[in-house]
This record gives sequence, C-alpha cells and structure tokens, in this order.
Amino acid sequence: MADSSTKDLIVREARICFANQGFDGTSLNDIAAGVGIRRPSLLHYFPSKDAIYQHILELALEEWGRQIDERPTSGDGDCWAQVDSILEVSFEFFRTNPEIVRIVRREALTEKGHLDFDLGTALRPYFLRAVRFFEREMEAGRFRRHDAENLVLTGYGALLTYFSDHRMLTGLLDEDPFSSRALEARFAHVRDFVRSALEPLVTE
Amino acid sequence: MADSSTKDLIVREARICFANQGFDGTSLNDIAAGVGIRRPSLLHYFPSKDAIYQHILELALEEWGRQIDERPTSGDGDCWAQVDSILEVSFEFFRTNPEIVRIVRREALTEKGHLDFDLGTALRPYFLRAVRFFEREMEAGRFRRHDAENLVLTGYGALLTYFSDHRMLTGLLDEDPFSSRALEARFAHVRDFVRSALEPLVTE
DNA sequence: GTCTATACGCAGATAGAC
DNA sequence: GTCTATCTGCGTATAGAC
Repeated sequence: MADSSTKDLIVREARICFANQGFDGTSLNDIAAGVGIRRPSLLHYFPSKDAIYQHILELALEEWGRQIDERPTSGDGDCWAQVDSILEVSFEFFRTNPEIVRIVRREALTEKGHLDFDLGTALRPYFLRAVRFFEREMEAGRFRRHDAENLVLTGYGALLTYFSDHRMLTGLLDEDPFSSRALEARFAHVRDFVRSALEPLVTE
Repeated sequence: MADSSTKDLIVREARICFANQGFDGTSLNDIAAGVGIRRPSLLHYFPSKDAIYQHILELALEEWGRQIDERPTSGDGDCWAQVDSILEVSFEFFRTNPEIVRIVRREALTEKGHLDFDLGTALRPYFLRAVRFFEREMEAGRFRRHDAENLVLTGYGALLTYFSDHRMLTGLLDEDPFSSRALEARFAHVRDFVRSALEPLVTE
C-alpha cells in the first residue's frame, strides 16, 4: 500500500476489474481509466493484457502460499488447534483478499485458460498436504473417519463460496454478508460444523 | 432432446459456450459455428445476445425450481430422509446440468449483471424454506444445533463447488472427478459429513 | 429461414512526438 | 513515462436479396 508507483496502481486496479468483470469483460480502457492514465501507457509497463493477468495470478498464488506456509501453529500442537489454524488462515486470507478469491474462482470455472497456467496443478501440493494431515489424524483415531480428499474439498467449497458468491449472498440474506457480525458467525459456524463432524463419538 | 428445431439447437449451443467461456468470452460467431449457421441467422430467433443469455438463465432457474418442487419425499417422512432427499435432488440436478452450474456460479460472481435479474432474489424462497426446515428440526432436538442459514450455505457451497470447479479438480485429483466412482464417493461423503455434524450426540 | 453485405464501434497493440 | 494518432481485427447488429 505504501508504494504507489504507477505499475502498482495498474496491478491494483486490474485486480479489481478482473475480479468484478472477468478477463474478457475487462478492457484496457477500464484499467487505464481507473489508474488515471491512457490506454497505451499501460503497455509501457506490461507487454499485453495477458501479461497483466498472468502477473496478478502469480502474485495471488504466491501470496496465498506464503500465508499458508507461514502459518503460526504448524508445530506439533494438538490436532484441533491445527484444524482451527488451517481454517483461520484460509478464512482470513479470503476475507482480506476478496479480489483474489473471485479471480481464482473464475479461473477454476474456465474450461481452458488463456495461459499455460493450471490452477489445479498449482494448488495440488497444498491439497495433498492437507489430505495427508487428515488421513494421519483419522488413522490415529483422533478424528472420525471420512474420505480425506472429499473432506478437504468440502472445506474448500464451504470457505471459498461464502466470499466468492458475495453478490448472491447479499440477495439471499437480510444482512450484509461481509459485516463483522456476519463474518464472525460464518467462521464460528464452519469451525463448529467441521468439529461436529470430526469429533469422535466416544472420547477415550 | 427430441425437438431439434434451430432455436433449440441455438439454446443448447449457447448454454455450452456461456458455461465454458462466460458471457463476454462468448461471441455470436462461436454460437453460430456450433449450430452450423451464420451469425445473422441467430438474430432471426433472438433479438440480441443479451436475450439469448436471459432466456437460458430463466430456463435454468425454472428447471431447478421444478426439480426441487417435484422432489418425491417432501411428505412427512423422517427428518433424515428429508435431508438425504434434498441432497440427492440437488446433487443429481447439478450432475445432469453441468452447464447451468457454471452459468449460475458466474452470475453469482459478477458484481453487476447485464440484466435487471438478481440471482439471490430468485433463490431466496428456496433458501428460506431450507433454513426453516433445519430450524424446526433443530428446535425439536432431532438435529444438533447449528446456525441454520450458515448450514444451508455450507451445503450449497460443498455441493456446487464440486461441479463448478471441475477443471481445477481435474488437476487436483488423480481421477476424473466426474467418473461414476468419484461421483458416488462424493455424494456419500457429503451425506455422511452432514449427518455426522447434525446427528445428536445422545440418542434419546 | 438463411444468406451476403455492410454499418459502426471498440477491442488490443504499435509508432513516434514530447 | 505519458501522450496522440493510427493500424487492424473482431464484436454486435441491421438491411435486404434469395
């Protein structure tokens, strides 16, 4: 936020446009107008529209990965603290990066990307890590048995959808889904719901 | 499927294009080429591209609503049969209408639609009905306590994401996420996961 | 009902002045 | 580093022949 170089302003404005209108729905004019410069000036910083988009996507995944990797409690705390930590970091990242959420979701939807880039391949290491964690804990009897891969996908969908489908939720609910009260209720629900499903029925 | 009038062919092809490439990413040429006619011939059946899109959206929601309303076991069966029925109808509708899933999801993502149409408003009656059902059952002690609105949203996200983000899942998993084995596992997981979270800890 | 021809605007990208 | 001017192609939509 501190650095307000033109290039950064372009990236920030483009991120908003791509999130709101998608790649095809965004014109270089839209971005330039938001920054306050003319269209050809954009291409002084990036060789093409594709390049802007790719850059934003790479920044986004880099940031996402960093937040996950730098997760505080990745030590050997108890398994529930781990789950809460995973949920909290993801929730917090989605909340503070709503544009990235929508861009990633659009990318997941599009049958064939404009680039060589593949979202599934990029996220696979994180997915597999989460799957292995749940399998280990379920094997040890600390979590109730579920299909680990589907469990992670369910969590992903439950978290991401709340932020990506914001516009629809606004029509569905009486309250702004991004109000602090609604967000707290959402996080509490997801945490408790997951806990309800994973908690063993008999505690040793 | 039986009626193969040109208009139906247009609708079917447009649905595929809009799902794969979005509204802005789809040109009338794309649709016309898929049907096997020229671009101006499309506009003999629809006054504009917007009209085609709006028509598809209306068809989709009409169909979705009908499938939900015609749900077989909406009688007074036990509450678990009700939950299974809701999940099964939704799952089956998403599975057999993958294009609609992606079109609806794109609509939910887009900050402002091209039309006066609002997805949240359209789905709100169904949402409220589901919320009231869960609240009633939780009040009666047949389900464990959860935030009913968030519960429905979680189910929605868990079901829809699996079908909308198919491309990403293909890169994430080793298996085709739409193979019959994977689909069965997915449905079983969602059903069991929801049941685990809702089942009261002490059975009267 | 489908076509060719065309109008018209906006897209992305480049050249070159300042 | 930003601009004006321009090139080129594709977009939606319309007019009118067959």
